[in-house]
Amino acid sequence: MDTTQRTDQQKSADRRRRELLEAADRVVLRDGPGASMNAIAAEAGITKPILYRHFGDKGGLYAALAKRHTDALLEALRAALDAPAERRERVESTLDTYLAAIEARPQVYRFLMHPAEGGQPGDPGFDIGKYSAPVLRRMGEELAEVIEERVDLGPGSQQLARVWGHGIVGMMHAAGDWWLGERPCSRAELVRSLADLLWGRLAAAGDRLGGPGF
Amino acid sequence: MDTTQRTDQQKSADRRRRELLEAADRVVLRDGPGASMNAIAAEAGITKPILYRHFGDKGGLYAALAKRHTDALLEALRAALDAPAERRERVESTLDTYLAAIEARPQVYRFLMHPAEGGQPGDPGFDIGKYSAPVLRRMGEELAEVIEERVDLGPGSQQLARVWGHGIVGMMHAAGDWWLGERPCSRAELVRSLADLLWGRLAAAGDRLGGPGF
DNA sequence: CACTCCAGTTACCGCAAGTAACAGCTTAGT
DNA sequence: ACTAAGCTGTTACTTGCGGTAACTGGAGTG
Repeated sequence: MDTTQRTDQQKSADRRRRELLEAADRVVLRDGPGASMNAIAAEAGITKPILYRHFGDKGGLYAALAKRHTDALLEALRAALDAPAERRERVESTLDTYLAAIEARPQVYRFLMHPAEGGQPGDPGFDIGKYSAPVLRRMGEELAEVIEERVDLGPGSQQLARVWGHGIVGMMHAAGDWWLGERPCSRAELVRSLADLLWGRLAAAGDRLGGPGF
Repeated sequence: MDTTQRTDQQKSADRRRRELLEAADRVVLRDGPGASMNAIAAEAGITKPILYRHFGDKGGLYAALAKRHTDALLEALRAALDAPAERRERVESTLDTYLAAIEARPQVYRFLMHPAEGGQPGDPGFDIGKYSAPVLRRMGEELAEVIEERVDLGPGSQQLARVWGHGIVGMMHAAGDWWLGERPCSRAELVRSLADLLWGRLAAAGDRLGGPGF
């Protein structure tokens, strides 16, 4: 009997939730993850308890915020990963998609991966790591699935694929993080260098004069 | 004239500082990184302001704490990296050293890399990421130096070495983190899988039935 | 004895997370 | 039309932590 009513309410609540998330997004991207609940509420034009009614606690809000962004990123990565092309091309395209994403919106990236870095010194910050770690884990698992599904690795392939999935994601993440901070080269060069690494150039390279190399 | 006196005082202060760090270590390893300054002071048998006199603020304390552990780890890694052996053996030995370290003291590892994960839900936590990121950066830079120094990479070798340094460290870190959480295989297997990845097995493997692989 | 350091303490401030209790508006039921 | 829910929203509070100011007691020095 009250289904339509409840649906209306739910719709309204969902809209409100989205508005709140957008406001939170603005504040967090401006003030860094140290943004207070008060500030976020003010930006949204309301007060704290409403935020708590919608998201439970600060962790809930940040989780919802993180989910918005990570879902978008994962979608883009899946597309690059599923494109019809040679393996090397795909690897490069996936790397490039990730790097392009973090390059395009470094604020979002820093929010997701590097918690309190925009705040005042002494800012206690808030552990966003709890929400970024799952992102990397999900990326690792998804990549593992793709590898296991498409690459012939012989016996023990599933375990090997998972190790590689997480390892490659970690490589991409760390290199991207460093690159974003120092910008020592173009994106294309970085992509190429990483792909070369995955393609065994480290093993193939010769030693430098004297003694065995790394 | 007061050099000896100042030396005495300094020695005493240093000893005290070490005692405080050890107490802090105990508390942090027991209560997680959410440990309060009060708790740490209590464990050390003194009160807050003394901690602040020695370390400035909580960040200073945590930085000092992190430095203790990371210096030890970097020392061990350098040893593995500089050992006289074939390249593959060295890579495996370095990976194994890192993994053995995080396996032996997961509490320390979690403190360094995964801030608030041992605290109560709702614990605001404290951003230790500020101290763990530099660790990974340092590891990346040192590895880059070793690579650039010993491997012949042709033109652009310096940049390539840096990319690889950070990338490899990230791979090791992410894979180790995942492995430590799920323990899906033995340490030796993990080392072997990662080394295989670096040795280009991904590029060498054939496609699975139908379509180009990842 | 007076003077100065210095470790240490208590008692406080400011601020942010989270909550309780209250106020108004819309809607439904009779 | 009147009341009873059930929203959304508010103010005002509690709790707990980081950080600091100001005081206290003892050890060495002229």
